[in-house]
Amino acid sequence: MAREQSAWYEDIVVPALLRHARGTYASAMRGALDEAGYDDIPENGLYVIGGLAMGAGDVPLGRLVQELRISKQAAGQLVDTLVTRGYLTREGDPVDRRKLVITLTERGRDAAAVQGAARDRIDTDLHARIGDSGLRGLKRGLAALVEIGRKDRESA
Amino acid sequence: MAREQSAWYEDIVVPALLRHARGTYASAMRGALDEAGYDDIPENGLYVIGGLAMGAGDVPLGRLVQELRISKQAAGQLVDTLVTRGYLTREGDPVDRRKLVITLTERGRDAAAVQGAARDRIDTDLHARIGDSGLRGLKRGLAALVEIGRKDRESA
DNA sequence: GGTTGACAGTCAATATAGTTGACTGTCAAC
DNA sequence: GTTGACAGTCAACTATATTGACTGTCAACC
Repeated sequence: MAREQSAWYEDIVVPALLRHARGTYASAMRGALDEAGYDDIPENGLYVIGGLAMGAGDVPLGRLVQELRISKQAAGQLVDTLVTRGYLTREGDPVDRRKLVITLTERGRDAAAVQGAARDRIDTDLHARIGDSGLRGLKRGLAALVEIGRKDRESA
Repeated sequence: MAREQSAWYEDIVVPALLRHARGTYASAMRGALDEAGYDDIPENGLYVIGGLAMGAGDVPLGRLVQELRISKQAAGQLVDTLVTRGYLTREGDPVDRRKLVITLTERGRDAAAVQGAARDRIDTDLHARIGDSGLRGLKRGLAALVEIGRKDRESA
């Protein structure tokens, strides 16, 4: 299975590929949400809603800070706008009254479904192109990069 | 080679992995640049400088628009600040006087080298973890995603 | 049982990027 | 020559993030 000539992407550095790959998902999700009328979700809101939809349910605000790597003020603001726009509720945690817990509203769950469907469409398309093993390889490579990032952060 | 238990990343959606993987490169490059005194490069500037460094030399402003997927005004502004801060020069193209051509300055090339070294460090680390074939698989998967994005854009 | 330090989040001010809309100058094609 | 498409700029605005200073809550210890 020798390559006759090198593939178009061989000479593109990984971060550039990552950037564009992410763009594929982002614009598919954004497009689907826009069409469905959910056109007021800020960039990072996609990850909040997406994460909340699969995640273990309710989540304290502080986790967003970790996860999104933004300041807690930015996280607070982000949640604020998502609450204002009807995607989330924000309530005090009865156990630890310092904490806030955010939960998807009906509208939030709807949006998450639309977004998930768009993501699935890309995933399916991707699967059709590179198959099971390709998909596993991709995820494994990405996971390795995530681990490198974790390690770097610890040693910093 | 059966998996005894599923890997930690199995249940994470691809876009989230992409986000974090990109973060690994971004913070490594950012950190290296900061240390070397190049601490005034805006986010997208990394791609401009990086791209210019490998690319076929000088590049018209319009390519940035395509490449970065930002408005031409934003591209102009970005180049502006990079020129102001000494990383780029911006000159009129003598052939087509509508066009501007941007070029790395000495400082720009230095920064690109630092950034490239940081990227290489990650690449090497990655290679140590997943090997040649893993790397090829990763790039192939990412390239497939990029192609899906292209296709989507055409049909839109 | 009251102080102390760490933690979770807010408020206010500001900075940074990006957007849109209207415009100028240049080219190419007829 | 006009006409239309293209490359980029100017100006005003919006969205999103940051920093620094603060409040309230918890836990741990004397």
